[in-house]
Amino acid sequence: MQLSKSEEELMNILWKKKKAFMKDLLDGYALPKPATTTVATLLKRMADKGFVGYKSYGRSREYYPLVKKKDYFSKHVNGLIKNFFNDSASQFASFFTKETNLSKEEL
Amino acid sequence: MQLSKSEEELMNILWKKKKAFMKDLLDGYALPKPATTTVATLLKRMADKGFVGYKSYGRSREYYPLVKKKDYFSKHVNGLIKNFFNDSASQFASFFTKETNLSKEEL
DNA sequence: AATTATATTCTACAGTTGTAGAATTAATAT
DNA sequence: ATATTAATTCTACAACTGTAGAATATAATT
Repeated sequence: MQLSKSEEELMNILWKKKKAFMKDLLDGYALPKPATTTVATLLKRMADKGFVGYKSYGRSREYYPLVKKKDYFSKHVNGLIKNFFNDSASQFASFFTKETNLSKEEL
Repeated sequence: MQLSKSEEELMNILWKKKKAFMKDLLDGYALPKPATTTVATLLKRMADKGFVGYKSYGRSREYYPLVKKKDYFSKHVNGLIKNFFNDSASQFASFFTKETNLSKEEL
């Protein structure tokens, strides 16, 4: 099962920090920060989906990603390519270079 | 508001056909095809979201996209880049060339 | 005209998502 | 010890999704 938008957002914070307590995750959010309980709910769902794990320290937990950003992202892009470009990566690439302000040289 | 996964799938069929009646859209699906009512529901939701329009011919309709695939997709990729690569397109590009089996020459 | 194939609208329902209050518990500061 | 801060669990609820049956209406066919 996939992560939802807001779960992805949180995942990103976690990827940046590598591992983090609730507090650290909240720090990672821009204002206005979500309620602690909101983040807790997301974390629980993400753990259920197998995307995050944690080590308990007494009453609180240190969370960490169970999937690498690279892997998660690859699947993502592949889905995108499959969906929009008949599964042709080069078709996607040509679209991409055309559409972004990024020239081939910059690669 | 964004399209959901299955709405995107249908949108893709519509983009390919440029314009289509219900029948044509169903044809566009691989087996097992969804129920007609399912597609009808999706179309209604997509119309509500402003992604498809239609011309009525008597009792049935010819549907057509209200957004260009290019535009829709750009927003998509930009969101992706923003979310995963600190808004850096080149970071994304380097990742992309590394991760796909696509060399720079192929661009 | 009667039958059949199609499309549309309405209704439905379970699962997912975004968001967070209430209650509880543990850690920390005074 | 007591009050405060922080984290977790439970509960909740509305919106969005995936999926489609029932009812209905129209068009095409026999």
